Amino acid sequence: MEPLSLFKCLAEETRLKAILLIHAQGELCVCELTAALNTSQPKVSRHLAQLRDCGVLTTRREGQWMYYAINNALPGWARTIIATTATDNMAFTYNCCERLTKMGDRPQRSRDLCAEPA
Amino acid sequence: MEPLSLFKCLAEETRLKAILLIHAQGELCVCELTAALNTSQPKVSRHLAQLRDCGVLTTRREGQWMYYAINNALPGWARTIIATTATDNMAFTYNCCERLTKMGDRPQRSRDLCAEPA
DNA sequence: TGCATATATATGTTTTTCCATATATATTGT
DNA sequence: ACAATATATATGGAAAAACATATATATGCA
Repeated sequence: MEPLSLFKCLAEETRLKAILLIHAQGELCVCELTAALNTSQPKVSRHLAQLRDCGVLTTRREGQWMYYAINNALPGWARTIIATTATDNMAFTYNCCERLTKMGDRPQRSRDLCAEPA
Repeated sequence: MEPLSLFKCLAEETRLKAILLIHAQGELCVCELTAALNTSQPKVSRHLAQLRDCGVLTTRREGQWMYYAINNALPGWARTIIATTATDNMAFTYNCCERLTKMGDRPQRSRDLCAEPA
């Protein structure tokens, strides 16, 4: 992972917020991110695919849902950057977290995780 | 400083390398960066102006030279990101450092700094 | 004047977005 | 089991927006 590649991934609002939300939640599926980010499904899907292609995210299918998680093969410096950004910029994703928590018809797997205080 | 702003600053090769070089050297002027990055002066000047406008860099004039340094009013997480990227990606700026060290007619102030091993 | 730096305009390139549609899985009714 | 339908995700292609670069020119200091 070249530093320039990582920063290009992080330099777009939808992608950055998706990464930070996934970092906070462990993993999220497309429909959850679509709701949290309050945007269109194709837009989310496109950005997630890009992040997977770059090696930032990995995917796991569970039934009809495709779950995206931070790739734990990322080098340490890259994970440090994501973690530091997340912990020191909670406000940046606050609204997204709220929408996620309040989302109806969430895949059950995640509902528990989200109920917990951050 | 919003995280998205910082990552947009870091998501372009000229800007990222300039920031890492300045981080390593303390401060650098436009002509030094032009040589180190092996590119055109207007290109460097334009990107540096952008970085100053975003609050990532500060400027100091010394005679005819304009020196750029990391803005130490940057929040901790932002400086952590720059420092982490720099220390774990030396290879990314290696060629630039070499060109800088070998640069003829450098402003004297910096020649000493550069002679030291990294 | 000469050197270092900054900016304006025009142009080219990449990125992002949208819409429509395709694929894949799940569910329901027969 | 099979067909019909619904839901989740992905993708092709066109349009729009953002970004970077080159050239030319301007400013500011010695």
